[in-house]
Amino acid sequence: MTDSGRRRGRPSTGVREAVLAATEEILAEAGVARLSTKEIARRAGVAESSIFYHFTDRLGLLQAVVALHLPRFKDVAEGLRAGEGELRGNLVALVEALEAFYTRIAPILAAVQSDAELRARFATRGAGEVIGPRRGVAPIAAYFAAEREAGRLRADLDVESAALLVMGAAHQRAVFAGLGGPVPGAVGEIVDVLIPGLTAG
Amino acid sequence: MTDSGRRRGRPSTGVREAVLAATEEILAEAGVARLSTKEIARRAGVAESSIFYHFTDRLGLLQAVVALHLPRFKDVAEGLRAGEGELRGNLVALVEALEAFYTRIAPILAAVQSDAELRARFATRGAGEVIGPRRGVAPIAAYFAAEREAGRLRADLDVESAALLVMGAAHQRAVFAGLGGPVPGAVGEIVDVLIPGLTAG
DNA sequence: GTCTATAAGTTGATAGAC
DNA sequence: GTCTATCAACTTATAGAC
Repeated sequence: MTDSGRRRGRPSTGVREAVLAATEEILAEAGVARLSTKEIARRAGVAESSIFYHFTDRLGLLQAVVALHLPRFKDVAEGLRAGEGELRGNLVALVEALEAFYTRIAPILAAVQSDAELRARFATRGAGEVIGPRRGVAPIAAYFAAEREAGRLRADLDVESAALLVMGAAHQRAVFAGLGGPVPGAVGEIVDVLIPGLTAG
Repeated sequence: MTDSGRRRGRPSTGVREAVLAATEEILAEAGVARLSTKEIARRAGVAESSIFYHFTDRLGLLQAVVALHLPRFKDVAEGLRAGEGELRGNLVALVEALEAFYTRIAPILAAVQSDAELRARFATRGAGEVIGPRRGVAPIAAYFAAEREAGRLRADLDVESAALLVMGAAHQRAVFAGLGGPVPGAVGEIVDVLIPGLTAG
């Protein structure tokens, strides 16, 4: 407000960021079960107590990591242009983008699901809201609604069911890919099975 | 071999079973993060060391719990009669059975995904094989193949894609239900969106 | 804001009696 | 097979110097 170059709040030495990065690293490599504040501090090259200074406690840190990633879900749907391009191409791109998203947040999702208390912290705001039933389906359903409005999908299509099918397929592919081995069914073939139900009267 | 009433191996005092039951209980209630051998022993009413006698180590116990549940996936597909009944009814029943299955094993799946070492133990045999890409899709794909053979699905249907879509929808519903709040899209509506792509030429 | 030092409690696992 | 007793290592978290 007063000085122009004056920074608001945290001068930021990068400790907070280093801790978050180290946490994501461990989460992806070893899983929540192996996530300890000691190991995080070691990897981040900071003091263990700094973690508690910035995030209050272990679950606070986990919350921060989740909060960091979930907004990116919105980006997936925002990249879509309903009514433009080829419908099939749009759907393939959507499934692929969703699959990539699910792959990236898989370790974080596992972390949330592995602790009931952490899950409870997100009951009101957080994962439950963003990738959960309500807001999670909404952006994808909105895309389908827009395509429907553009006359490219059947007028009586239940857009939430369509969204759930697409998200489910992408999630399932991400899970399978994570378990190793080839994922059954190419994205194009999945979309081809889906399209008649979206377009036909 | 010699005596008729002679039991083979473990006389079984029920400790093993009590430990497994207690483990599943904690897994469902609190998640893997809160699963300790101490708490298991307390709930099961047995000595902590008995756990190690029966399961070697903590991961061995987790392995046993997973092994206990995964075979039940086969039951889901076996309940289906291809070519019989109404196709739509069969599909609704399939999605519902799959959703119930995913709901039941959700805490166990989370446990597997939360520890890279545990996941590695199942790389060859275990979760990866049974609910993973290969064998996981197979029973469902086999059902679709049978319906296709019965002439109730289009001849060129990619049964693996169809299986992945159905499993994905069921899994997604289970995940959403677990996060709380109403699940978008009724099973019937989802199946209705799916059917044209399965039957139409 | 970041550190060092420290503490109280819990962890998975073993040894050995019965 | 099941127990009691025990362990060292590790866990999250706090206090206080800089």
